[in-house]
Amino acid sequence: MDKKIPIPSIERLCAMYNLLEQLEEDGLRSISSVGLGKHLGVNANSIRKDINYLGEIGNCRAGYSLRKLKDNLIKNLELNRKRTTCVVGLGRLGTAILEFDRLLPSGFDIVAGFDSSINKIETIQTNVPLYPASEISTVVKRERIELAMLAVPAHAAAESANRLIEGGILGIVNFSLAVIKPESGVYVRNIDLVGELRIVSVLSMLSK
Amino acid sequence: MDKKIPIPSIERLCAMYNLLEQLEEDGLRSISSVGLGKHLGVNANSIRKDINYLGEIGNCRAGYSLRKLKDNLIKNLELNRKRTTCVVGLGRLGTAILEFDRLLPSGFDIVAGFDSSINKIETIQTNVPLYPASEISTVVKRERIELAMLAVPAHAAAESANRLIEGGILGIVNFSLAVIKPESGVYVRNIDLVGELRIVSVLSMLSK
DNA sequence: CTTGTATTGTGAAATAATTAACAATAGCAT
DNA sequence: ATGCTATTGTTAATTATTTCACAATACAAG
Repeated sequence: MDKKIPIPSIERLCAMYNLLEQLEEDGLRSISSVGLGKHLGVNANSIRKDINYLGEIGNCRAGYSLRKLKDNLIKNLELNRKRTTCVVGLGRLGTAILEFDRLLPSGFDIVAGFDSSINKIETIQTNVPLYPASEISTVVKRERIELAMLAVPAHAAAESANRLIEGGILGIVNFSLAVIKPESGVYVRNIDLVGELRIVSVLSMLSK
Repeated sequence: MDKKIPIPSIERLCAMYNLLEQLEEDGLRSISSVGLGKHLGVNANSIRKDINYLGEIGNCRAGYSLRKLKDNLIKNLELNRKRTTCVVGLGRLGTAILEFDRLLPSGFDIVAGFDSSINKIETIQTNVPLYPASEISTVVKRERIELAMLAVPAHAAAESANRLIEGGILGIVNFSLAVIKPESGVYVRNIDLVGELRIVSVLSMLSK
């Protein structure tokens, strides 16, 4: 990773990876920056810029070879590296995540689930080992868990996050209401359905 | 809505709204831009700029009154307006959304669920009226549904989106793998767990 | 009443990201 | 072969966003 890749580019490149897998399934072998841009809703110039952060690979006439592009993405973003993950909070959403079958094929291995309710831990049927929330930091440390998906109620979010950080977590995808933004070098992506609905709602109003 | 509010500001303001509700619950009456910034992980200057898009309300010494600020947000972003919504795709995630109890209090009323499997439509227990996917556009039109949450498998996403657009949907929150970015004035927010994990993963690598 | 100070609102500066523009190039058609 | 054209890689221009900086202000304390 020679040059610093801007965060928006990283986001687009990650989205692009999904797209490439689909296009490959459809039997496509190559695609142009314009084609990619159409699919991703992004200007073709940006696409080319983004791809050039990975090192040059395009073909002046035929665009980008899907395979090469994908390999390059994998190499540069280390997308082949297996990641250990955990789910904190085993409500409706948490359990849906536990069973989500696209995680493992994408390299994200859920090695632990946590909940503050012992009852839940004992009754939920799953292959993933479950632990009480009090053990978050020890388990994260012991199993060297790298990423966490946080799906707890708002009031519990801050404490759960702190325990994860204590355990040395590298990144958190946060579905809970509370916004976590620690300065400890832990990367947090907040996903909030209500917030997203509001944003869509506001944007669709403004255009009227 | 006099001036054009930048999209990043709208995103922050929507996140802020959540925070304000929590802070009010905690009994707080007012807060400074620095305080808000700490909570939201954002520079205080940005916070002030964002709030100023709503019109001036701050107090030079005591910061912002939570109540006033919230009212202002509600007024400017029309957050009090009830929104009709629907869920397309009633798998694990879709049904979790159907039952998600924070939507209605936030003004998002789910008035329809769709799935291509008649079997699912007949067996799922819910108060929300369910319809086959083939009726998406007619139901969206008839019920004047404004926003959709799309939780279908990747291969079905494009078609579902088209039917929603046909029905006159204003915005879509898309949880499915496929990236939808139509030019039809429909706002789409893509939410992809695997993509978010990848982003977090990449960002946490880069910092090493 | 006056002074001190935390805090806002905002214009200007700096940074970041997107878009435009185009020469260089590699394949295709003839 | 030879020229034509789609497409890249990349520099420059534009636009957007964030950060800085500070005068204005409103409250608190004495």
